[in-house]
Amino acid sequence: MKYYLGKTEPEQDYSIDDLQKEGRTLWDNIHNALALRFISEMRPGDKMFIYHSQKQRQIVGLAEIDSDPFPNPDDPTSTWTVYVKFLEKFDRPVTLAEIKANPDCANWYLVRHSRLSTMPVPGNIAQWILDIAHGK
DNA sequence: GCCAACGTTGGC
DNA sequence: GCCAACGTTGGC
Repeated sequence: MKYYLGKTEPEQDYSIDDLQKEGRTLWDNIHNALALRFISEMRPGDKMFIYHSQKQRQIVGLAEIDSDPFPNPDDPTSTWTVYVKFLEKFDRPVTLAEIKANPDCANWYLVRHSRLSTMPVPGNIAQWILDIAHGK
């Protein structure tokens, strides 16, 4: 089981609250080639951290990959999509500032390549995020 | 609101 | 196939 992180802009696009309300959504509108490759590697049961970009800049919750990746029939320019389902909204979000302060994250895409919208999360970082989010 | 980073497009 | 121009993203 692998961890990923998906960015969303909560005010003008989609938020963790929308996902909680709907329960399940199509993760689409991704155009970047590298991000699309990561989506194509996702498998059901993998987890996806939900990150709110722009104003909030923090990881706000966790979702689960709920389908195999497939080409989006509604958008021929954006080849890969998956369904994700809501798992939890963190009581204690993990901020970008905290992530940048952790030396283990220095080479992670979120820090090094800030414009990438969908990326893998190394296991040790995923566990560290979950520990903070769960107040450990 | 500004701008750095970076991806994409199109002229040559 | 190079590269300048341009558009987009997202941190600050």
